Amino acid sequence: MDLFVSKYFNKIDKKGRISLPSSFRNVLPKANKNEIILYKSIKSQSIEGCGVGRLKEIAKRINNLDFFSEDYDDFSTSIFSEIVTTNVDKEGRFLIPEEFKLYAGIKTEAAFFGQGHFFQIWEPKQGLKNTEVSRRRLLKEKKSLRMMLTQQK
Amino acid sequence: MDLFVSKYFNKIDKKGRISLPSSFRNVLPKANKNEIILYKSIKSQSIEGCGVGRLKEIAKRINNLDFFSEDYDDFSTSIFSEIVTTNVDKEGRFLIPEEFKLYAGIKTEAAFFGQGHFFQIWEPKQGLKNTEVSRRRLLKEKKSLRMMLTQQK
DNA sequence: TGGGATTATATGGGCGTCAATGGGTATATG
DNA sequence: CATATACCCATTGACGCCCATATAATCCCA
Repeated sequence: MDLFVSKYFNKIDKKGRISLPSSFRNVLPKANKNEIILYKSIKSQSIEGCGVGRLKEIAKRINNLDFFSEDYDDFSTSIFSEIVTTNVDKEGRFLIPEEFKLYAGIKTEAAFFGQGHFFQIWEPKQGLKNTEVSRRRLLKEKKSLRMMLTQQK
Repeated sequence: MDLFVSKYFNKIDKKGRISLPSSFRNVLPKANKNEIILYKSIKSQSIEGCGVGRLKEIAKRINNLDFFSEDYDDFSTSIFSEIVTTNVDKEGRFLIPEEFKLYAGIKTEAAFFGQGHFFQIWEPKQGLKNTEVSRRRLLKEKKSLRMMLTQQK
């Protein structure tokens, strides 16, 4: 499986370390197994993360913008300066920057939610509530969810 | 990681030295690990910096502008003639020219903002304000930041 | 197939190393 | 000779690496 799926609830220890779920670690390419990027989610009070490979994609895209334009600076600033890279230690743990923990309201425990090509880190209760809200919205607004899930190709 | 990412706030000591963030030092090619170039940003009250290797890339971009346009001369003059090279000492510190500090309003502390292939040095408060403004401008526009972040290759 | 044995994962903690910062002194440069 | 800059050494706190353990998952063989 090369996608981030399922959800996990892990603890933050005294040193601020938290385990990246094993199944998430396995999604990272062997070459960059010990480095991930984190950034504050734009749409919610959560942290999003993924392997460094995605960052290089983004860099390429930004690089194609007109270098002397305002857009270039806006994207470049909003993305590169807001992203942090974090090292995953041999035991699979990493540090969440203090600023990010504040943003997401995370204290001693965090919830990892697989999102396919990336994952989200939530304060556990808020994360569960968000799942609930998302699902309800989906069921109400899109009757097609059922179809999508049951349809065969 | 071979990109300048994240942001850092470092102090300038009595001798005028300031540490280039460790992760930025690692982006510089091993061959020219102790030399960086600095120039005044043409778009903001900040200083931009990068490894000497990037000079070629800057030259190329300027070259792509219409040779007979005013822009060409302006950019060419504004950037090339204003570039200074600075040595990074064994502890990873360097000196910011007085004129540049004045330009950016930097006194005792400076903020480093990763911009992918280069970085910016700001007076801390102004840097944060700039990030805020950039982000707000992006969120308002149709070209969404989200697309940039989540789009797949 | 049951159940002990091996492996993996999440978590805890010691300790050495490195990054950021401060300061003394030699060296250079005009 | 005066000022600026490079080199060297020191300090502190953060972080990475190593080792340890408990629980859970997997395996393997009788």
